[in-house]
Amino acid sequence: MSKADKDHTTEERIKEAAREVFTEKGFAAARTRDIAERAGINLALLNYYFRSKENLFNIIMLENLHQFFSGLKGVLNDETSSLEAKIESIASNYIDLLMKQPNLPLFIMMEIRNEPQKLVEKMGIRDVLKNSYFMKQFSMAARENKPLHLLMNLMALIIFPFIARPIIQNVVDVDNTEYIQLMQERKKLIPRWVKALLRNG
Amino acid sequence: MSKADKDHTTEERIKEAAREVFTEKGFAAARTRDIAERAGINLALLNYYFRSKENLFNIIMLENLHQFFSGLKGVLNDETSSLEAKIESIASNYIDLLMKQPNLPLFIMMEIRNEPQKLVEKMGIRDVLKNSYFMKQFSMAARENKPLHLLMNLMALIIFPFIARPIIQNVVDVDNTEYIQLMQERKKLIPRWVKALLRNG
DNA sequence: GTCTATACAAAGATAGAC
DNA sequence: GTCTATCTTTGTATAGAC
Repeated sequence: MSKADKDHTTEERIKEAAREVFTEKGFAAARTRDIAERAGINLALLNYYFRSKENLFNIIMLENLHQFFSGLKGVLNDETSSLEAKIESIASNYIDLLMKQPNLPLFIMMEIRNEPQKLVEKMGIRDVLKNSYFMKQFSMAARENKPLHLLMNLMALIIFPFIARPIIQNVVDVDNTEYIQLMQERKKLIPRWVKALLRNG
Repeated sequence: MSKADKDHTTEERIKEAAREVFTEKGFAAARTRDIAERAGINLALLNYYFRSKENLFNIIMLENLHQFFSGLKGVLNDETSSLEAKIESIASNYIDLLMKQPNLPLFIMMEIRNEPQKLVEKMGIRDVLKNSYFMKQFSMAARENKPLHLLMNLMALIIFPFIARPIIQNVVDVDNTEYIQLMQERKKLIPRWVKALLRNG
């Protein structure tokens, strides 16, 4: 089966619909009937392909996590690029990803509470990050600071504006196009900020 | 009725239980039966005091938002304190609050998507922030940078580690007491970091 | 104000025909 | 593989006794 065909199988259509509904509503509020309807199929068919709502959810969740973290591996272990280049790349790639799927992080963080380590472990991020060339570079640059703090800061600067977007847009006056513009600016700004943070104790 | 008494009325006990269950599970996954049980009362009683699950939820939600933002007002409009002092105060107070209620922000952000402006407007944060003395000081210090970016950064540095805690703790090895320790450190660190960010373009 | 019992609605899952 | 019809479970809300 060709790639184009594969994208339009019933199974794929259901998964696509499920991804949308789950990320919009969260696991509990998502209804299998809605997923079926959006996929243009019958409810019974959903249970034919995926045995249960929970099973379907886990599959979607794993794919999301994979999408969210897999891009990292390549960057983290590139021994030729500088730390600055890596940070630029990470910021840029994540912001692009989050522009396409703005509520992915909120969704992941929300649902991950229910099954603590389970999902995270499956991804193997733990080891990838720990042994990465990036962490060596980063820890070196952090000097007397704890690298963990600065790692948190990096992720915070990238991800938080997307998580808090609904609130921010209501507290200050920025329409959608302006907000996108702001996020684009941050691709360039974040590396500079992180540099400043690394210099300062 | 005394304050101590009031805290133990059935109504208060239900609200307390509801706050816990809602923040743990979100609106959709929270079950009224669980709330009733945790409050040590009958399910019917919950509907006697609060007409519906949704009504109860809105009450809790407003109280949460109030708690989250009301402390700000005083700090923001203090014309005697320096910008640094304000930032220190904000960081310290928020971190203290979040240590007590770690999943409050995730809960707020998650549920706020369902009723965009409605809740935010009721709080009146918009005007408080916009006209605050803090924003004058902050914009001044930001110089050529957009204050909005730096405001995002400030909130990101404070809040994000609490939102992402479940993931972070699984990716790197830190137990609960260590994590609390880290958050305590950030009370002192964040003001320094923000200072560095303000200096750098 | 508080509880028991129950009606009512919604949602997940399955059986069986095609 | 796909659909219709239906079962079962679970959650919300109410009626009525004490």
